[in-house]
Amino acid sequence: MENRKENFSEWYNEIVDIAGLSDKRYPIKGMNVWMPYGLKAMQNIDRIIRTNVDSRDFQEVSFPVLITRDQLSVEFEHVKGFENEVYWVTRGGMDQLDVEMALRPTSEAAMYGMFSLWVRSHADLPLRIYQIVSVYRYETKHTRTFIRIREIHFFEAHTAHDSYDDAERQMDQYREIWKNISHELCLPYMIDQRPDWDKFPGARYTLAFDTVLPGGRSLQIGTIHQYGTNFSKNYDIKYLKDDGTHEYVSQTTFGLSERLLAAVVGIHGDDQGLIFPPAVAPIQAVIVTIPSKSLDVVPYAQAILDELKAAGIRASLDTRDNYTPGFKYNEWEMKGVPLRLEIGEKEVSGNRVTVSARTGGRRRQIDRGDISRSVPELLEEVAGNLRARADEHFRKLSRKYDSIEEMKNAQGLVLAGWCGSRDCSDAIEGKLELGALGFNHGSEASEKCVVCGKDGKIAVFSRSY
RNA sequence: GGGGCCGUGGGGUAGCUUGGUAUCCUACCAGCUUGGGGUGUUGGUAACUUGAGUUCAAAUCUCAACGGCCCCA
Repeated sequence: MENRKENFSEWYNEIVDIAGLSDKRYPIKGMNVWMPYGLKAMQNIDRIIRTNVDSRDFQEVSFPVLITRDQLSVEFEHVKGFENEVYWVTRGGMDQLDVEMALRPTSEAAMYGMFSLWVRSHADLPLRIYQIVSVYRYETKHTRTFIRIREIHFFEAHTAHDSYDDAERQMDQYREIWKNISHELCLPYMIDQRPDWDKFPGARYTLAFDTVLPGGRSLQIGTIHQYGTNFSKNYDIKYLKDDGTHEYVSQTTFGLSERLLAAVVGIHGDDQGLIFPPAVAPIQAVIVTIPSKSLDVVPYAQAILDELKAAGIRASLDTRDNYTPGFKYNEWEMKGVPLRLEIGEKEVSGNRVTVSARTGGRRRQIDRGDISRSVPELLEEVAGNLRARADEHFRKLSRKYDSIEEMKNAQGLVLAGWCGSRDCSDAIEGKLELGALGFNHGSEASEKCVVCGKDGKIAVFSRSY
């Protein structure tokens, strides 16, 4: 196992492979195979997302993967923003297609023509829908599993509102939803408003959720966009007001992706391998039996497995007899299972189990009768430990600096005063190879720009993925 | 976009300079052994990216394609 801190990039590739998350040997660059264990983890993340948006009146939909050239040909900066990374379908069988079709790089162009049919009057608003689908982007840069890929497992929520103010309230709600999701994933983050030149193409503004991986590079793990009427004017999405006139809707979107899994892997893992937050873990508790010559411990272990499952725990029993217990301990630790229950002769005769938490600490003895009460508590404890560790790490890697000089050897998310001009961010990028993530959301205090000295605010700079 | 390096069993590698039987680790399969922190042992399966060229003979030399990695814009 590679050392996570010293060589994060290699550690990451290795753990993705040996933990069975994804197989990158598929012959197309940037298109990897989801392996069962990795897919389970991603589906658990998806479920957390669904639960959070379903409870706020979002409806799940599924749009076609293909978009016609016409849908994309709307003369609009949104389309320009993606034109270099669109895959095109140009033939059907042997026939050249009259109308070429694109694989969606995101679904605005697919959805908004339908929105203009669906939205008739203010009674149809607000409209809140989402889908979890694959989107396709022809990335020319170095691809990385779950981080930069060409087929992206993508969550996208789209809303339409009868006023800009209502769309702004939606933006606030997104931040609430995201707070819940990130809590479950035990991920620390900050919110940054992307500079105009780096916002989502077509948006009025973009707020991004940024975190930082152990290598010191930042990772954008979510974005919310305020479109205002930029899209509705181009896709003709209007509603009838009660005074009889028509008005363009204001729109927002919220995007998340498999980068969430990348963040979970990168931020929580250690030199032993993965550590899954309990909410994400495909297996929350694994029971390892220690064979004994004098009695068969499996029936006892099996009964406990059944009890855990009945209590709603994702539990698993490992009775393989061609591996030693020590080997299994290491293997399940590598796979990031939060809790391990050891059951051998001593546990059976003592009517208890031995429990070991992936986040460390002494092994504990739990009475048989307390298991279905204790295990959920211990899982919550693991989640708490992960949050505390991740938060501490995040604090260390998100420091404020007062001058270019100080920023020279800075790691992670670099906070510094900035006037907002492109010239000054280009200067920082040129000297320090740190790109501007934008003004830090919620840091309103005025601060002098570290480049030109003019009035500005706290902004965030980093090397990013 | 420009430049450089590299493609050897499932994964990681040696061999390439000087052309001739392909090395080791790991994983995998079968057996025995072992079992409270990566057991040991015996046997086995399994590879030179693709195409063209040079040659009696190519993993090795040449060219191209495809794929991977790194640096610079």
